[in-house]
Amino acid sequence: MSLRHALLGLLAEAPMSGYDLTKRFEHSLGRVWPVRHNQIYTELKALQDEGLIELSDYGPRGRKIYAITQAGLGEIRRWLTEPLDAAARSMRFEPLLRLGFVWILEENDLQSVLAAEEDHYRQQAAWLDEMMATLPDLDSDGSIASRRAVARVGKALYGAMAEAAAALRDTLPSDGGRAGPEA
Amino acid sequence: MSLRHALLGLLAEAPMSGYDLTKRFEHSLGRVWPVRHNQIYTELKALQDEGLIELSDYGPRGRKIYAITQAGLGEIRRWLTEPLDAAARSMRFEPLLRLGFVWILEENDLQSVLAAEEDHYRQQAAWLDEMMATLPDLDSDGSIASRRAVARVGKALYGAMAEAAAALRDTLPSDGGRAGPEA
DNA sequence: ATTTGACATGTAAAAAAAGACATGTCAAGG
DNA sequence: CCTTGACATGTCTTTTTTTACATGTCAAAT
Repeated sequence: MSLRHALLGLLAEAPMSGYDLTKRFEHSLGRVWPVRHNQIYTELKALQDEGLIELSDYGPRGRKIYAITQAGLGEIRRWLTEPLDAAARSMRFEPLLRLGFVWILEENDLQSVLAAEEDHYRQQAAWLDEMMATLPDLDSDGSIASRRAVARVGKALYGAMAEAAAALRDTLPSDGGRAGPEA
Repeated sequence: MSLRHALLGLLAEAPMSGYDLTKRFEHSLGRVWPVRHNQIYTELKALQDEGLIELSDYGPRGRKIYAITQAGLGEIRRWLTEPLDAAARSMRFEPLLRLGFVWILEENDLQSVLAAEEDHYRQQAAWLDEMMATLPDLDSDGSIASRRAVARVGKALYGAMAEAAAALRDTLPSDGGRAGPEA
C-alpha cells in the first residue's frame, strides 16, 4: 500500500487538499503510481484517523487542507528507509509486457503497432523534456532535485521503449515467427 | 486485466502447465507484471471456460498442460493491437516513487538509502546482462527477439535508477531540504 | 438569469490482487 | 523405510483498486 506513503510524501512538501493531491497524481505522479480521486479521499480519512495527517485548514467550496503530522513524518521516513523485497521492487507496466508479445502479430499489425509505440514514446520523452524545463532550478529545494531525478529515469525509460520498438521493427521476422527476415 | 493476456502470450509460444507459467513469472515476466500462482490457476480456469485455452494434456503429479485455442490467439492479437489509453500506459513502480521522496530523509539515512539503491540497480543491470547472454541467438524465433527487446528496456531502466541514485547523492542538500550542499 | 465548466468531496459496488491456508505427488538421500 | 524438498494445484479471506454513482460550489460567459 504505497498510496498512503505517496500522499504523506506530497504532504511533507506542503499542506494541501484532496483535490490538489488528485491533480498532482493526474499530471505527474500518476505515471509512477496511478491513483483515482476517490481512493485519495478514502485514504485521507484513514490517514487522519491514524493521526498521520491532520486537517489544518478549510478553503472555498468545501476545500479541506491537510497537513502531515510528526507521526506522519516518522511513518514516511520509515517507509523510505525500509528495505524493499523482490515483490515491492517489481514494476507493473503493460506497454512493456505487450512489447514482449508483439512477435505473435503478423507483419502488417506488427509494423503498425511498433511504429505507433515508437512514435508514442518519442513524444513522451519530448514531453518530459518540456516538463523538466519548467522545473525551477533551485538547488536549495530537495524536492525539486528528487523530481528531476525521477523525470530523468522516466526519460530513460521512454527513450528505451522507443528504441526497442524501432529495433524490433527490423529485427522481427515478417511472418509471425516462423522464418528469419532474409539471408 | 492483463494477467489473462500475459498467460495467453506465454501459451502462444508453447503449451504448458500452471506450474510452468508460474515459473516464467517468477524469474522474468514477474518483473513487468507480477502475478502469484493462485491467480494463475484461477485465471486458467476462467480462460478455459471462455474457450480461449484448452486442456491439451496431462503430466506427472497431476500436471495439467494447457494450449491456446484459435479464439485465444484472436484475443491476444486483439489486445496487442488495441490502442492503450493513459491509464493503461501508466506504470506502477514503488522504487521510483520512493526515489521521488528521498529528499525527506536527513543526511545519514539519505546517503545510505541512495547508496543501497545504486548498488541494487547496478546488480540488477548486471544480472540482466547475464540473463541476456543465456538467450539463444536464433533470429528465426520472434519470441526471443521480443524478450531481448524487453530485457534491453529493463537494462536501461535499471541503469537509469542507479544513475539517478548516484546523482542525487551529491546533488541533494544535506539537511532534509533546507539548504544547498555548499557555495 | 442561466448555463457551462472547473472546482471539490464523497459513497457503494464490483473486480483484481495479495496473503494465508491446504493438499497431494514423486525422487533422491540417509 | 522415512524424511526432505522440489513439483503441482488449488481454496478462502482480506486488502486494494476500479468503476459507477452522487452531490454541491463558485466564477465567467451568454
